Amino acid sequence: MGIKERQERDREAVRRAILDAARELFVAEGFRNVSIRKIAERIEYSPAAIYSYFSSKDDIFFALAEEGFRLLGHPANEGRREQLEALDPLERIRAVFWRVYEFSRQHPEYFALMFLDRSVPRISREYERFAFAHETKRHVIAELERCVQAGVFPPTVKPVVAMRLLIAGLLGIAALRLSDRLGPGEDPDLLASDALDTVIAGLRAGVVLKSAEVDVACGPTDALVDQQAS
Amino acid sequence: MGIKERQERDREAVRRAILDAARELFVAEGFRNVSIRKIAERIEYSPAAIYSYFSSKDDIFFALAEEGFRLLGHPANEGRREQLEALDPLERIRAVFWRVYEFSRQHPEYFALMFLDRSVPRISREYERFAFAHETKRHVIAELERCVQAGVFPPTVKPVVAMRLLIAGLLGIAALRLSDRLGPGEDPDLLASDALDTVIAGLRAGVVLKSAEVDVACGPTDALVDQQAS
DNA sequence: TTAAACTGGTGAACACCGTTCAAACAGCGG
DNA sequence: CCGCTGTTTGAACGGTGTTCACCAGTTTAA
Repeated sequence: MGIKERQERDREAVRRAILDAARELFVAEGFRNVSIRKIAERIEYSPAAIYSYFSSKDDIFFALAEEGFRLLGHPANEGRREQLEALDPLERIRAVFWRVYEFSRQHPEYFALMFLDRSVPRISREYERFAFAHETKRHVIAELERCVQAGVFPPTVKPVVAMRLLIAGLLGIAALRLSDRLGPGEDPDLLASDALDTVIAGLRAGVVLKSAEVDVACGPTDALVDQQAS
Repeated sequence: MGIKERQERDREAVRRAILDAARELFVAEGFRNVSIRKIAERIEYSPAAIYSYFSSKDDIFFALAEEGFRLLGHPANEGRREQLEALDPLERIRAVFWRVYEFSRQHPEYFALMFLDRSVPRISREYERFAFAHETKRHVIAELERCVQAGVFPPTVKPVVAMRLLIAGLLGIAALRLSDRLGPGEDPDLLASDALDTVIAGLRAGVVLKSAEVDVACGPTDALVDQQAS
C-alpha cells in the first residue's frame, strides 16, 4: 500500500518546489517581479500545473507568509532558549522583541509579507492555520506577565496591550526602514533599540493605558506575534 | 496672448482629472484594481493619452502620495491653528502626532501609499518636490525643541529622534490596523492613544537614546513627517 | 491480460495588464 | 489657405493571472 504514500510524497515535493521557487524569486527580484509563469519555468512545469497545488497566486504568498511566521517562531540557532533562560525578566522581554526587529532585517521580504503588505490580509481570518503562532504568542504574554509579577512593570500594565505597544514601535521603525523613509544620518538599528527602550520605559512609568483587556486565546490574529520559543 | 494660458489650464485640468479618477478608483476598489485603462475610461480618454501626463502608472501614485502629504500637512479645518496655540507644549505635541493617526483612519489608502507601500519608494529620493513637507517637519521639530526647553522632556532627548519614535509607534498601530492584524476586542484607537502616551512617558523618563543627531534640513526623507501647520 | 477509471500535467485560449509608436488630428501663426 | 506644433489615438507588443478541454501514464477492477 505504499503507492498512496509515494503519490502524496511526490505531491508534497512539488508543492515545496513551488514555494521554494517563489521564495527565491521574490527575495531576489522583489514581490512585483514574481509571476506564475516564472515560477513555473523555474520548476520546469507548465503554469497551469501550479493551480492544482495553489488556488491562486495570492495563495502562494499566503503560504510563504505562514512560512515566515514559522521561521520567526522557531529560530534556527538552538542555543537561544538556554541563553534566554539566563536573563532576568526584563532583559528577556527585550531580547524577545528585539528578535522581531532583527527578523525584519534578515528577511525583509518575509517581514513585509507578514506585517506590512495589505494584499495578503486573509492572515487575520485563518484561525486554525496559525495555531502554532497562538502558542508562541501565549509564551510572550506569559513572559510579560512574569515582568508584571516581578514588579518590573506596574500591575496596571496588561500583557496583551504591552505586547502590542512593543510590537508597534518596532514595526514602525521596520516600516520606515523598509520603505526607505529614513535620512542618511539615521541608523534604523539604533532607532529600533531606542524605540524598544522608550516603550519599555513608558510602560514602567505607569501610564494609564486605556485599552481594554482582550481574550488572548480567541483573537483572530493570534498569528500576529510569535517570536522564538516553541 | 491668453491662448497659451488656456492651453496650460486645459492641460492642468486633464492632469487633475487623471489624478481624481485614480484617487477615486483606488479608494473605492483598492490599489490592486486600479489600471491605466480604467482611469482612461473614467476620464473618457484613451489609455495612451495618460502617458503624456504621467510617465508611468507609478508616477500617478507618486503624485497621489504627494497629494496625501499635502493633505496631511495642510488640514482643511482652519480653526486648528489657533486651537493649538492654546495648548501647553506637551498637549500640542500630542495633538500634532495624534493627527497622524487620525489621518490614517480618514485616508487609509493615502496613508498606506505614503508610509507603508514599498512600490512607491522614490518618495525618499525626491528632495525638492517635498520642500513643503520639510517646512512642516521643521515646525514639528521646533515644537519638540520647545518641549525640551520647557523641561517637559529631559535635555538628552534629541527632537529628531523623538519625532521618529513618536511616529514609529503610531505608524506601527496604523499598520496593524490597516493590515487587519488586530483581534476583535482590540480597539486600534485606544491602542494608538496608549502608544502615544507610552512613548511620551518613555521620553520623559529620560532613557538613554543611542541614536545620533542628524541634520534636519538635508535628510532625503524630510517628507516623512508633516502634519498641520504652514 | 485487458479494459476501465482516475490522475496530474499540458497547450491553447481568455481577458486583462502597462507601455510604445506611427499615424491622425486639432488648433494656431503666418 | 498652408504649414507647424503639440495632443490624442488605434493598434500592437510582450507580459500577466486564470481556466478548461484534452492527453498520457498510472492505478484499479474484471
